[in-house]
Amino acid sequence: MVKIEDVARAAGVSVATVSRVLNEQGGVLPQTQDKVRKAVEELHYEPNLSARNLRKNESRIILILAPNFSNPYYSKVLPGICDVSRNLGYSTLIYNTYDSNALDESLVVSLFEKNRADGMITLAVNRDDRWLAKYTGKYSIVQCSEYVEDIELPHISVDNRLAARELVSHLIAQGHSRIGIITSANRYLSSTNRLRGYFDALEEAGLGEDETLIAYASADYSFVSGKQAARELLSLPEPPSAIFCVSDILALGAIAAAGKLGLQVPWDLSIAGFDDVDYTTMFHPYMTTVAAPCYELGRRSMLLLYDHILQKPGAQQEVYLPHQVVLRETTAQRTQGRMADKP
Amino acid sequence: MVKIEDVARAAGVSVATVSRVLNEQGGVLPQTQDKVRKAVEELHYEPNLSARNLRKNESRIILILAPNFSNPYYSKVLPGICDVSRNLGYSTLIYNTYDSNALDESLVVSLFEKNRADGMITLAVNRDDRWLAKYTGKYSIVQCSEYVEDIELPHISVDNRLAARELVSHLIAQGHSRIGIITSANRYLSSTNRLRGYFDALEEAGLGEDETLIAYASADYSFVSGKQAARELLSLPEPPSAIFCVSDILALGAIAAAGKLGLQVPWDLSIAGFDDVDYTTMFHPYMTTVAAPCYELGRRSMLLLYDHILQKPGAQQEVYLPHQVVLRETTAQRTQGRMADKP
DNA sequence: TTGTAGGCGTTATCAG
DNA sequence: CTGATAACGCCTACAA
Repeated sequence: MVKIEDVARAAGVSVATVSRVLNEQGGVLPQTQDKVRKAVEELHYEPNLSARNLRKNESRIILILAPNFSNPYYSKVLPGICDVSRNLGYSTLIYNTYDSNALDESLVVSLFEKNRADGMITLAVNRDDRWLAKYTGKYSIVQCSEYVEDIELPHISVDNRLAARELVSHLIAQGHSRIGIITSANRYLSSTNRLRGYFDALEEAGLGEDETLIAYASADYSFVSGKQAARELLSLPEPPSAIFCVSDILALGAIAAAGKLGLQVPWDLSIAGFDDVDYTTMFHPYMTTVAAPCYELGRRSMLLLYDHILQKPGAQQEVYLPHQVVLRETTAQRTQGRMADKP
Repeated sequence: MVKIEDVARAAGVSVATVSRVLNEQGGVLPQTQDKVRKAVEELHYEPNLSARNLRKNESRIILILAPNFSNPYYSKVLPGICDVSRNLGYSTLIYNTYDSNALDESLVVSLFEKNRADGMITLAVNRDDRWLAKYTGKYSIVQCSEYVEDIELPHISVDNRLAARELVSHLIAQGHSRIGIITSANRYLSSTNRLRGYFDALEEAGLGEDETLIAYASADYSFVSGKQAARELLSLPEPPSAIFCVSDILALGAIAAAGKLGLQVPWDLSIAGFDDVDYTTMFHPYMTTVAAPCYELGRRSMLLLYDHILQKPGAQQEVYLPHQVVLRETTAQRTQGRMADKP
């Protein structure tokens, strides 16, 4: 292992000078700098991070907490975080937080206390993970996509409530008055807010709520649970003519369920999803859904986290990025009799 | 920050003793151990990893190099790696290696030289990344799924060639004699080996090769490129009656292309994929494909890497895990006239 | 502008 | 069985 001392000797200067050049602190003669840089080059010197981090009391590592990366949503956010952190000179540590107990307090604390991480980005806190509030100001944390309401910890996401409201309003504008929702039995704020948005739209249109039109899928938005939930909704005495699903996978399941019941989407039933994952346009009918700027969400999270690590005074606390309602083929004007304008 | 010295003082012993207890080196009286552990508990002491790593000259970090996690295959391998590494006391650092230039030599070298990682698992080396051989014995590396042939670096994967051969043989057994293949214009050994397996099967059956039956999709196995490649194959004067795709997504694209041309799968055309990602059973027809034990691949990679880090004498170099050919609905007995036994 | 030296928090070696 | 102390490699006062 080549160390700073070797470089100093090779360049004919002191270790302090080498360090100064490496850390670009200035105050070193250009010609001295050249000597140093040449020596670094020749010896292939790389500073030992353990030593540097010990000395500077940092780790240059960012923690990413995510439940699983099978969910395409997370795998799209991830590159945004990674790209930025790399540019900023950070490495990204990944920790799985198995869906159930989204976040393990003791794990987080130990990682920070051990000096393993300078900051953390959570991709999936539950809305009741209020213990996070304890670490405000102590650890640098940014909540991405999911967050805990009313605690003083920065978060960045789309406005799920507004997006859901827009989407459902669109369904209403298409003539649907009995609109079902398939949400999830999880503890994510996004699910809650999408449900709230659904209610907002109904209320705005003067449509009454009907509890029977709310179905719950599994916590992990599984395809089969979406199918099951849709089946329940569709076997109601008075089934909905449109279903809003809080996730694309659920919507995919709903489409499958509809197909099995001989219903054609969108003519017999309109279905909308949320997230705009890749396979929304892999099969016809292409899916009407809401697109979130995933990469940007990741990118901005890391940028925001960096501001907090640096203790920048003006660092933001709440950031909402614009979403986009994408109208495609799974939703259509409500028809009276079935098969009305089917091709 | 509470440090080892604080614990020592609180417990009324020396730092050496605390260290011994923490590292379970033995040779400490049980009652002394108790005192130490109690102090650790009370003070919430967590050893500073930078200091420890500096001293022990390790990092307790494993590097994972992967092109992207949008690919469900990688996101399934990842948990296997993470679970094991966590149990072994390692953290996992994630590095994206943008598809094109799968691996950046200088990045890898710098990460190791900086002491940022004790080992590395590559999820996607190209078959011509021969420079990796230079670091045999120097860095601990395990190649997972993809690997470079004939270099002395451990790798673990399924036997892609054999799997492809089995799958294509099955198609032949179903009466297909003109079998197309959609492979990818990338530099992964798996693509090469799947193509080899395809040839093996043809040869075994005494079927001649026909270059026109080989189509190339994009390097990232994109859905649209699979569609495009299938279109080419199907517009041949003498189109194939079955198509083997080296990835499920490509197969999904092929199914879409067939549908657009009015061909029904599997009656007019059999299609097989590879990988068995989630959506192979999300839509009918369910896909015939090859399943790899992803989680196990990840798990074993980390275990193998650990053996190499520890310099275990008997550490394996080549590991092949059993695959499974999964016959489902996209393949069927070849029929003469179209629509023969369609329901 | 440059060099010297002390210390970051641990572990490990050596005495006792 | 326990304690004092010297590294580990780097950064940064402070001095020159």
